[in-house]
Amino acid sequence: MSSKENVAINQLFEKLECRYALRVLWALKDGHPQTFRLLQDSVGGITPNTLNTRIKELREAGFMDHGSDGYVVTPSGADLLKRLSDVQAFATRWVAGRAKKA
Amino acid sequence: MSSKENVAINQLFEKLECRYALRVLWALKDGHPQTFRLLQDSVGGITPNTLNTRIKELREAGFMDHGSDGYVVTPSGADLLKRLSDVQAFATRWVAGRAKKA
DNA sequence: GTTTCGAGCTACCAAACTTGTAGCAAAATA
DNA sequence: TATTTTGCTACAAGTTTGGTAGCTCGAAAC
Repeated sequence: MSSKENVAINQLFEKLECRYALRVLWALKDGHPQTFRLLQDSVGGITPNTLNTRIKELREAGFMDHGSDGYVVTPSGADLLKRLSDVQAFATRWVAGRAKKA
Repeated sequence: MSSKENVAINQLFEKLECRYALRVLWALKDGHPQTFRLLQDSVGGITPNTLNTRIKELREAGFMDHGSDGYVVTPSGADLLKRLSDVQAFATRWVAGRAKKA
């Protein structure tokens, strides 16, 4: 049952499901370089300690890097974000749906 | 900058990036009902406390539920999983890529 | 009908992580 | 040179997770 594919997705999710990880990555989605403090603001509420830890992990994973103008996604990170793009529409409808119930 | 879409995706990611959340959901991907302990094994290493917390959150979010045969994804959860399916191929290649470097 | 079994779940404490605030060193800017 | 900005660290306090144990409850088995 734990095929090669399952191991792979588990390892990936292990990285992505660290608190703030997805949001940090998503903040770089448009491709514009971001400064440390801009990232902090984008993610909203993350402390510099934690942001720094996430950045280290995401860089180690090969999803983002620090260029001359700030933090950017790597090609690999961009690929991942592209594959996540379908989730955007889901999120919008999901939030709308739960707003009704509340 | 913080449009309606960005707020939505941030709220969704907030749920998904809790540790184990994605893996619990993914374990239900094939649609077969799973028992509490099967989930524990699938996710690998999660303690009952944490699993229980995650289940509560994921049920509250409307992604999974507890039917007569065990835990299953809701239609909403199935939709989300379908949108995440592109990530599977990415994960496989990502793991293969980092195996080379190590 | 009572023992057995597995299912879902809770208690407890220790370890790990995150938060909040302050502030530093280096590079860019003026 | 003085000021600002940027990336980042320190430290204490709070929150979350891990590990182990075991409870409750319903369905079989006896």
